[in-house]
Amino acid sequence: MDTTIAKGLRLLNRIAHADAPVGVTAMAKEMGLEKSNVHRTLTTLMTLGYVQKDGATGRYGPTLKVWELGMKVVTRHPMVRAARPFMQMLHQQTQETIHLTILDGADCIYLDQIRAPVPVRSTPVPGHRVPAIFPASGRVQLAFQPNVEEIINVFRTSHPRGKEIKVAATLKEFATIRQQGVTFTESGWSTGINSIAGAIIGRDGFAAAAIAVCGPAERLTLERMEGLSEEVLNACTQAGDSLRGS
Amino acid sequence: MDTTIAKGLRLLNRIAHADAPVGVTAMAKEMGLEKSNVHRTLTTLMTLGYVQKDGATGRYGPTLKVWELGMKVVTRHPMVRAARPFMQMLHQQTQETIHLTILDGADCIYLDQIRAPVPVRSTPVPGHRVPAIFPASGRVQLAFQPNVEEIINVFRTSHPRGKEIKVAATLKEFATIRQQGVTFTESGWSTGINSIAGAIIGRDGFAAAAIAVCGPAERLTLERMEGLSEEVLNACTQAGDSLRGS
DNA sequence: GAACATAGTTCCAAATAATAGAACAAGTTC
DNA sequence: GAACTTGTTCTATTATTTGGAACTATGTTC
Repeated sequence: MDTTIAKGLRLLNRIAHADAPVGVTAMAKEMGLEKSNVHRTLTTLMTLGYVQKDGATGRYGPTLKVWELGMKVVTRHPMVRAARPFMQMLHQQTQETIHLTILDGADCIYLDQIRAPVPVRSTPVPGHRVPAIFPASGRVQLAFQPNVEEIINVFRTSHPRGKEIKVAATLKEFATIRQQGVTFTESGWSTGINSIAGAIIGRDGFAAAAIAVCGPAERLTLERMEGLSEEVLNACTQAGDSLRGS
Repeated sequence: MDTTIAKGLRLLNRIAHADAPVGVTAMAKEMGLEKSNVHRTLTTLMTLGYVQKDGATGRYGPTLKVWELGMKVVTRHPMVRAARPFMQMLHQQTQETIHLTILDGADCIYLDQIRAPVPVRSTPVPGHRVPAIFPASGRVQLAFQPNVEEIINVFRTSHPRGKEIKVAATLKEFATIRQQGVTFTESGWSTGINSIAGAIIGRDGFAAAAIAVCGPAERLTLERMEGLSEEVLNACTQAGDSLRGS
């Protein structure tokens, strides 16, 4: 195990997650390293172009190189490539915000989005993680997952609001979702925001991702969402075909 | 200089830039390292969660963790935060694709975008780099830069099409741009795509970023772009105020 | 404005982790 | 099934990272 790399990436992570540039001493204390060690490592990251030093304060912050690297990964991601055209279609039909999410353990990661001209407040941005049980796009994926109960339990033990989840009722609801192919939530993750989501099925027959239409409750009523079921299902099956075909 | 970190990040870069997972031997050869070295480093990156191994082929590819890290950087970026509301406004007014770009040396990086419901083909995606001299959003920033001539020369020597650039004419054009605050291009970077861009001026009085409206020539005619000058200027000054105010 | 903190930087001997290269295992190809 | 190629493991040697103290710069307090 290459501990030096671990240390370097840990520092880079720390810096990227900070809201403001961080000083050497603060980081050294926080991560249990020597000041000199942190300093040298930061200098390395700086010459490599991943970190920059704020001239005035002498503190360190991330550069866009980190982000550029990340964007390379996501634009090449097969799911993003497969889903994008069909997300675009849905957006054209609905004029609402469209999300693409994938499951990572018990979390749901927002992979890509097309924002509505008049967007919803506090919309999740690409890169965000939320517990998969809350939003429609997470639930629809869980419904098409082999080890659902296990994931539900992860969630029940790890999340503060986990105990509210009723296992039996949830499993029953998931069965319904599997039949319909889509699911709705009213104020699922953010209050006042409604959402309808469908699952993109991968080669293995399980959910590989989800596409969701998302908007304020006033505009995206339950009625309207029901009307959109077919469009969402369509987008998902086509994205799935495109994914499996490639 | 912490060479181990450099090696690790070089490998991560290599993997992230690849279109398909890469094998140990190929990388070792390409980067002048021993196979065993590459293997151990990859194993490290894997336990850290930045790299994953394709079960079938045994080759290595990047994980979304790299991307998540990058997204943290850009969503916290002061320019993105400052510009987004005004980009949204412009999008609402025009229904076209809106770009936010910043300058990095002689390059122009696409930082953020809002896609039109009916998008242009081959639109640059966030994370892309293009030579700043071609697109409107690059030119408008160059016009408000202290060391323009230097950058033009970098470009003339480094880019295959660099010799086409006439220095005197370009400088004169930049003077005009400085007066008008915006600039248009017809087929500037991609043929058939027109664009109008304005500069966001930073604390130092130079361009810190640019906002551009971008669309197919049929839809975004020169006439229409001229009509949009004021809106674009407005968005830029407001974004600038918001940036400097924070 | 002098003394005191606090943060960032430099240096070097000691400790430790990374390296090269060979050997082995597991597939592929012919 | 023999000859390649590719991925993986192992270990003595090598070279790099480490810790700690000393130094500098900056700014804070009285």
